[in-house]
Amino acid sequence: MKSAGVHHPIFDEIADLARTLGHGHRLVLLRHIADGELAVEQLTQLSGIALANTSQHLQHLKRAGLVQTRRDGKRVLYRLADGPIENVLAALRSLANHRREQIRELINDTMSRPDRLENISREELVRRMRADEIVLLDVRPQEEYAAGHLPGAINIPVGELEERLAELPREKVIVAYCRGVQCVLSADALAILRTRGRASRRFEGGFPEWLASSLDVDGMNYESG
Amino acid sequence: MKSAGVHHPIFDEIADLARTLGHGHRLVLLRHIADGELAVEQLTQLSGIALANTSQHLQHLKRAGLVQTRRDGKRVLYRLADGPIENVLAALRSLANHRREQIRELINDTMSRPDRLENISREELVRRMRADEIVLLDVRPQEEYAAGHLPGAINIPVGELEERLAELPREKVIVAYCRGVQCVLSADALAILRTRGRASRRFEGGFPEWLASSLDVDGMNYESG
DNA sequence: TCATCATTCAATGTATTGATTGATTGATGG
DNA sequence: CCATCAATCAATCAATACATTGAATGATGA
Repeated sequence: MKSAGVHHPIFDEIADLARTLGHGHRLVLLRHIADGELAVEQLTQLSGIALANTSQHLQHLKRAGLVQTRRDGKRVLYRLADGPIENVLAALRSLANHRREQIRELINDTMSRPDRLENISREELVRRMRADEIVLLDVRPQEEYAAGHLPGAINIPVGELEERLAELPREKVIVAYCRGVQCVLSADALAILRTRGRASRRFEGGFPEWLASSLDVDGMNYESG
Repeated sequence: MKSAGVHHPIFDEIADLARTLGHGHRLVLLRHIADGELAVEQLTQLSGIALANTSQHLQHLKRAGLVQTRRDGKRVLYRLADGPIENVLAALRSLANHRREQIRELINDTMSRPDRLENISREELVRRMRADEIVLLDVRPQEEYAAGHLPGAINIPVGELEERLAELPREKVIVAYCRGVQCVLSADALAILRTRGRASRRFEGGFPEWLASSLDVDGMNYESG
């Protein structure tokens, strides 16, 4: 049942508590109980869990000291027990949300890399720039931008992106670029832009690739062509 | 793996997190990791958990997003992940302590007061046993029970009490006894019985006192009048 | 006391989890 | 490249947890 290690038994007690919270049904039941005393059948209705199953989970919670009961006629009413139970639930919820956020960002990162949904080719970039469908965003530091950049690009260093978001037109797709394939600035920029609901893509090659494949850096060749 | 209820999936995510914390070994590992980056083998030494087992629990923690790793030469170093992890641990610890306190108070009550609410005198014991109002519970180990016990007593060692609770009739008051005044077995038993809502008292003298004041140990003298 | 309702218990089958063992991978230094 | 060390993987077995079913309990009101 429990690990018989050399450690303080409090760890096993905490583990028991945590395991009691380790089932969706019990969390749902706790949530409802936290709103006020409820009978078993009400809980089955609120939760959609089968009656006997609900009862068993409730007993589990009771054994763990998380809920208490009293009888009212034929009914047995469940209520939260004393103690910082809601603190634990809140802490867990907060941690779960944090984790959610991180996973979402991870997905954004991985998608933004080789994926053509995230990445935009040089050809498509030129074509759509001509059609005025996109706005080019240079997220490198100001000095690097000043030293040379893609024609038509706006410069907002990635660190300032959050507060200067308003400078980007909402009706166009934003294409971010930075120093090249191994540079993560534009990936970071995408993560920010997407959490703000902006349609955005990445020119993975960055300024170096552009430079390598075109001599017409300052001439805005796609605007005039 | 997960309950497919009608409820918000966040409940299952929280449940997964809680289950990850629901093992003493993982809590011990987390505790050590919280103090700083550690390699797997160091953790096995600190925790006393077998190597492969440690590794598996660490992977579990990693899957759950509670720890992160980096390689340093041959070693893999584990560290706490971002997020309010320590909050959760603190909240759990606090709740466990709260629960502990309550149980301890229960035990203290029974021990500090030779209270007639908790303790039952030999006279009352005999009288109510005759009236069939109570059931006698011997919570000592089986061998000691076999070597002699109070007439009519049921033997359930305190360690087995939780799971064998069903053997005790609900309609009678349970009177637990053990080795005597300085023995805490019956006090522990009372704590268990009362958290389960069983009416229960303690025959503080235990078997020794009974033996000292009666020669009729096996003759069920109070049943025969 | 009997019928009824709400809840719990008991029993069963199935799925998950955890510990252990031995093999495998990955990085290092000779 | 090989031997070595750290860590992980893979496979197995035992233990536990869960859902479901049908029976038992306990309180109520006729």
